[in-house]
Amino acid sequence: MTNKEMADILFPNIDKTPEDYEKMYPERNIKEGAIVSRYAPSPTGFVHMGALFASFIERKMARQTDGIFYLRIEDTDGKRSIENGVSMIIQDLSNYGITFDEGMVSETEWKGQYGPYIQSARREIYHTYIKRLVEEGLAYPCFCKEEELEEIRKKQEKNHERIGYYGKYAFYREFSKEEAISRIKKGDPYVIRLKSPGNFEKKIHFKDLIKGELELPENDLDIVILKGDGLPTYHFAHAVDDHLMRTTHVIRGDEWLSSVPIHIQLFSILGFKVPKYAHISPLMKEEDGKRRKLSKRKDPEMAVSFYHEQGIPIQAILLYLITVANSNFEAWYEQNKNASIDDFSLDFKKISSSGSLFDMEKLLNISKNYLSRLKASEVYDLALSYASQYDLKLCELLKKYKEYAIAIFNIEREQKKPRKDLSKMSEVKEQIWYMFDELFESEPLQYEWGIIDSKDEILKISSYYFENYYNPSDTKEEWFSKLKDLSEYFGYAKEVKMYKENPELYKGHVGDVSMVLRVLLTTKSMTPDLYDIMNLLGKERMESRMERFQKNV
RNA sequence: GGCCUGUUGGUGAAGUGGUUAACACACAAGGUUCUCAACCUUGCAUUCAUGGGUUCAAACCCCAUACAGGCUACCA
Repeated sequence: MTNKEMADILFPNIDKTPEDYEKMYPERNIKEGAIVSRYAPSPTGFVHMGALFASFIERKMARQTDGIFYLRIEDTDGKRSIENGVSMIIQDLSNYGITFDEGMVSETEWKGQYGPYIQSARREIYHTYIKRLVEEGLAYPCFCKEEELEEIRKKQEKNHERIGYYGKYAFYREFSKEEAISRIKKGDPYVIRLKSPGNFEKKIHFKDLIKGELELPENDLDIVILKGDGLPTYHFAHAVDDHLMRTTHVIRGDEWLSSVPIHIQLFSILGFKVPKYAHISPLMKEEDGKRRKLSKRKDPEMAVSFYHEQGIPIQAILLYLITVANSNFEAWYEQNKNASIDDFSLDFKKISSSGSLFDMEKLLNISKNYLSRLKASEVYDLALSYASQYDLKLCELLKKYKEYAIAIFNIEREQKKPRKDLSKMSEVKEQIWYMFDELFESEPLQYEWGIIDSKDEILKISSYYFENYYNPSDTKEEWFSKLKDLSEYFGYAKEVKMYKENPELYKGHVGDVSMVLRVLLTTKSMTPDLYDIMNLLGKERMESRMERFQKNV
């Protein structure tokens, strides 16, 4: 029996040839240097930070070279796939502005000329290439059962030999074709293995765009390329798909690094041009003093939805990720404050070859700075969209008092050094609730008095202020100078300095007196600019807050 | 066990043979302000995992060791 005859028996329904597919999926018409990259996840659940990081880099590289970025779903392991897995990925990523030029757009549909973009729909293509390999005597059926493989492994362990299906252990490599066919006809389960031409003693050299020059042993394992269920393994699908989809750069996690010899071998056997590789180190997490790779199973808080629930702006997360990817971004951004991430040129060489700890502090700091640069109306939009999902009461208020809310967000904002006290939207309510009567009046109040905490003194100072000093049309300077006069009137120092120099002469200082008004009106000892708050509240509401204090405390 | 990768302050890191190891976060002290945040100033690795070697000279080159991570599946 010839190889050709065996191939026909193995794949009776395959009538296309590799050449047909080469024609169907021609070289892309893109400009020199353009990168074609892909994000190729398995549909196993939510997207987590590590995956977002990788897809962000993949997309950025394609974008900045006017290339193509596509989404390919790797669902060759049916056991791990979950329902709506594809939509979940698309949704999670689109929340972060990660969109695709080509690829899956729903569970079953795709856009682009190089599809299908889901591996379970590419069976025929894989079979065509494997059929050719069988014809050429480069692949063969293997009938090893799990137990037999286990036995081989044990024997190798005992003999201190390398583990794996290779050389003399590759029993079915030399199995007779006639016998193989008769077993297949009998219905025996089998897989197709590659007849590896590699020699483990020899080294291959290749250059990884991130890790640099590497030397790895050739692959001599007869790896499985087609599983018992008729679907290919990752390695084989990677070679066929990335070739036919004309991927120029395979950017992926570095858990694949040691498989590169297999992949290069596959590309060469199939007659494909080897793509460029860039292996990204994983984001790490520190736990019990040890660091480890972020894990989807162990770290559900690393789901990107977690950040959404906290109301950390998408832009802030992207700024953080690009900072982790290329640490020179920060300095560049400082110089180009109005530029966008798109204007920065990400460099493979500057991506760290060791894994970085995910740093929440740094993320929040970036977020805080980002938010401080926004206009009040932009902060309002973010807060509203957050509240609409996570705080309906606040959402209602923001909608009802839109202009007022924007004015609140504008306190100490449009100035050379804008206020920086907000790093995520989940903090908004805590920071502004007292500006809304609905919230102020509905809850029991906890006044955070300073050194002046006697009810008598508080009422004396505040009523005197409203009767004799308060004027809604005062400028900030006038307002403050009146506070100083008020302080003096009640025996408090006009200036903090004066008080510090001669504390025995005063009951306190102007700061203590302002504190009375601040706490009376807001209950809080720490607030943004009191002048702005008073202007926003207006005389009537301030008086009613004073009355409430008088009656209830 | 085998193969591979990584290791610079509390954190992210710059730096690849030549003066005091950038910068940012965090932290601390002082200043400033009506409070807070912010802001300003200053401090924060005599040393680049450890031990050897090469060199006039090493965080940078070489070797060994330790530790961490990955791969070694009909999982990706």
